[in-house]
Amino acid sequence: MNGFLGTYSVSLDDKGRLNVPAKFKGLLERDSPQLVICVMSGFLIVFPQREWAANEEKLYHLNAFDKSDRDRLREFYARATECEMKSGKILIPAAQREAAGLKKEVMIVGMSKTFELWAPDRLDKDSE
Amino acid sequence: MNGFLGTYSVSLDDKGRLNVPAKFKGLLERDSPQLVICVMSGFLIVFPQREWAANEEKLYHLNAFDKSDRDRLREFYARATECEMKSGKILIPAAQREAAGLKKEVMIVGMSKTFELWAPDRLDKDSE
DNA sequence: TAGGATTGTGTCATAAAGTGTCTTAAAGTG
DNA sequence: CACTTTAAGACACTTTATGACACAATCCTA
Repeated sequence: MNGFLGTYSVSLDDKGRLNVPAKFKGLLERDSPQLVICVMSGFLIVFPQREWAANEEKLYHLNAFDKSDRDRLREFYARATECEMKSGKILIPAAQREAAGLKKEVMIVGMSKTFELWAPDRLDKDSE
Repeated sequence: MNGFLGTYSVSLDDKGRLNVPAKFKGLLERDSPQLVICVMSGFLIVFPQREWAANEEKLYHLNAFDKSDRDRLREFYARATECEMKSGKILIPAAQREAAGLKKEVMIVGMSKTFELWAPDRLDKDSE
């Protein structure tokens, strides 16, 4: 498998759960249903557990004593939440939904090791 | 074999599956039925798995935490979808069909390592 | 702390999308 | 021309996405 690829439109259910597309589901099940969701500027990044750990290590080594980098790291951590895929769905916490402007329809964009969640209008704007 | 050569007209079935011409079928079977279909401006490129991986390698130097690099990565990954040749057919996802304006008849154009899918009218226009 | 509201979780019904296989007709081959 | 291969359509079957609902857990307030 090539990692997370492609763009999908899926809908959140009444409780704000994201239905994971079958192709991604397979990857997450093989790897682990444990995830970290991180708020970025206007969208969310979903890291499978392992990928998160790998990134964390990289960042930590690089910047431990530099103040501004440390600030960036803190910001990064502060915006992250641990989640899990349950019954093939991921509950996106209300605060993250809010931050990314997610309503009913959500665009999922594969980024190989991770994937992103976008409100449709923001993604359109971004790709103009 | 010399890779994918020539132009073929084939038709999509009721579910949007492309019947792979016999000459291409052989190549894909020997290599791998795993494919990546990538949306370009008005048409699709089909990469056999190995070819895709080679292209992906060119992006390894990009930093996923840098905004402009990330935008480039997104551009690349968001357009792609993993597919497979099954029973000699390739299902072209609805979104990709849409993007390339594919109706019933599709032109397949060999490009050696990859091949392209075009709506007949667009290919005509392009070659004027 | 009891009760009610809110949020989170599992499961199912249904409709839509994807898949395997067969038949028939057409095209290619010697 | 006889035979083989290929393309197209048809159809049954499987899988997937979605909305709905029941219930569990949590939080808040009286």
